[in-house]
Amino acid sequence: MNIYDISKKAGVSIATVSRVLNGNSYVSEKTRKKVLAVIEECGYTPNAFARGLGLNSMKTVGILCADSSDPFIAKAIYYLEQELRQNGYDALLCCTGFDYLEKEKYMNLLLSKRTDAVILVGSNFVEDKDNKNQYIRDAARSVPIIIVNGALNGENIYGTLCDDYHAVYEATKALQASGHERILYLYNSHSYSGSNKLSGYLAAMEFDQHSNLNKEDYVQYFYGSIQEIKDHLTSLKQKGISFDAVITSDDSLAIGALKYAKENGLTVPEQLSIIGYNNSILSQCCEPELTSIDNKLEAVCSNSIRALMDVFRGQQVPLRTVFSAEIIKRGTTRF
Amino acid sequence: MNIYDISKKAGVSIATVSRVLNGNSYVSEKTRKKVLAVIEECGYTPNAFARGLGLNSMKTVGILCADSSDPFIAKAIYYLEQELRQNGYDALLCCTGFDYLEKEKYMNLLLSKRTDAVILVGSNFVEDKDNKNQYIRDAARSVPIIIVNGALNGENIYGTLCDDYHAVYEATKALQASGHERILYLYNSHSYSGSNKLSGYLAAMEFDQHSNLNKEDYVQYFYGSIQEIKDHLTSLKQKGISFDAVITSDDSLAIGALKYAKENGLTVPEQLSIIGYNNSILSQCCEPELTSIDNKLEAVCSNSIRALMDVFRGQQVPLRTVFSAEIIKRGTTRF
DNA sequence: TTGTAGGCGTTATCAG
DNA sequence: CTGATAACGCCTACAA
Repeated sequence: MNIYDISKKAGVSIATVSRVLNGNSYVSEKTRKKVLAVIEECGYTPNAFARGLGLNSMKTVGILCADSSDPFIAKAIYYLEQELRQNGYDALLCCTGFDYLEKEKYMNLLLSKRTDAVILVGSNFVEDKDNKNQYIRDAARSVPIIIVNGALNGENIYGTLCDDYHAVYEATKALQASGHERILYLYNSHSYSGSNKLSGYLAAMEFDQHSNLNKEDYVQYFYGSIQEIKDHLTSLKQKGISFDAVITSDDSLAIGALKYAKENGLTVPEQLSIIGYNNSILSQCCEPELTSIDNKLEAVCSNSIRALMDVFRGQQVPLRTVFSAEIIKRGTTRF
Repeated sequence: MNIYDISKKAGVSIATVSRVLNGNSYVSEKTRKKVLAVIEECGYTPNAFARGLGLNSMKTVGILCADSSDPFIAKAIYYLEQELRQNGYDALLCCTGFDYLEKEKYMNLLLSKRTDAVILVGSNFVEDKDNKNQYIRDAARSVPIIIVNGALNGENIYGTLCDDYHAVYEATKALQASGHERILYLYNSHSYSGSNKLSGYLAAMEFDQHSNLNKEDYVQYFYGSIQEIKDHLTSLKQKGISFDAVITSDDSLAIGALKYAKENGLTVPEQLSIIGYNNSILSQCCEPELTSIDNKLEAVCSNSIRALMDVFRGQQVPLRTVFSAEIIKRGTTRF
């Protein structure tokens, strides 16, 4: 059942059927009704491939992420999909894992599928070493690239993100103001936002200035399961590194810290304060509930799609949009 | 840059280029190399739309779910996407929400995009009232329908799921064996698996037989946030409904029960046992960690895709595959 | 307001 | 082994 069949049954040309379908050109009310009746009767749906071939677009946007089951990423994907669909676009999902070469491979795969744009979710797509970002710039020459929660300089690359630096800076300062000195920073990603967060922490701690603390001790990179995070902190304690607060780059790390406190008989927040990041559902599952930094994911996603649609319309769009984060105070801190 | 350009540069016909591209028919090693060289040199990628039009497939599978940010669903989507991609298929994601009419609408949208199959994630796609499932059967006439964690009778509809009935039955029995009598069942979905779980509970409880318990009191449907779940349980307690254990149809409900215990000064598992469902990350975030029923999501997803690929190959595929669940014992029970 | 015809870029079927 | 050529189904000038 194609447009020819419909045109025959309705006694008009395929051009007229096409016009009715797309509602652009003028068609007399009478023929429009007849055509619609036939379409309805036959249950006809235009062939999306043929349309795609002609228009060189299937109104589809690729979403690239490392791991769509991570609660934060999952939430982002949900928001993005909703917004895209509201604008008549489909979402093609692609999980790359964390390997840089895989990311590049999947980016090319999406491009070969001729998506109208590619959205990178998570700042871990922007690598520290800039030559590893070249494939993104290359891709940007064929379609607009949207980065959710990150940014990268380059033409046709649009980033929306939170001011992570400032958020962590403020959080650290708030801990200090409430009497903490030995604040540990725990993170699991060398990404764009990862290094911003770290910088915020370092700026607030001023290790160089005075501090009797050893920077290397208090800046802890660790990637692993909740269990392993707990064990890692325990091993730090055993090494003699003492801390009265932990700031993390992700809620799951903070959960690990909470488990560490439980296991070592430390009361939270009295003996150990903990701050998570992302304000994900995890922050409400534990006891006490996590104080967490909310990086305004919904606003970021919504802005990302709005920007993309503006790009499609050929409007002027800022290459970078920054929201400010908010500290959501719950039970693991006492400020 | 299309196949004609390549054929010209290589001094062959487009048919030959196509053959090289698809590696099916025989091409002399010499011309193959020449063509490949030109393709490489030009960075040529075949147009997916044109190919889709010709083959009537873009090797894309639609994934329909209510809410992709739910941890359980998110995990499922992750597994599905991985498996699909390994088989050379893309995943088109579509979040419908819980309204039945929306589900139908999005199903049709996917069909109009000519996906090669549609995967329904979550048994909440199978409605109690069977006439509401008609749209799924209709869809199954054009593409194979795969149901993850659910099942529906009908041609070309393939379901993979866990034996939820048995899992809950066993869990309830285990609670009884460890001295519990007043076991509350808390659920939030009138879905296919939802009613199976409930049946398992009811069978184990045998309210009709003897029981001095009022079935209406102990079967609690409640949909809401963790906070609201907690409050709901508190209100039950205030109404005089007493319980020494809670089995839930979802980990988030179990988290709510745990919060209820904390708020009301009940020790877990001594004074209140709790069993969750799905064995999601949430079950490891709380303290004590949740005993939860693992419904073998990875196996279910993996089997679903294997089945789908078999369907594509025209092989005989069972309409329904049932795995058995496993109780993962953690800190909220004492058996 | 409507119809005709060419083009979109492949794949596949035939001849050679 | 290779080359013409006809689909595939739609959109869109251009003509009428």
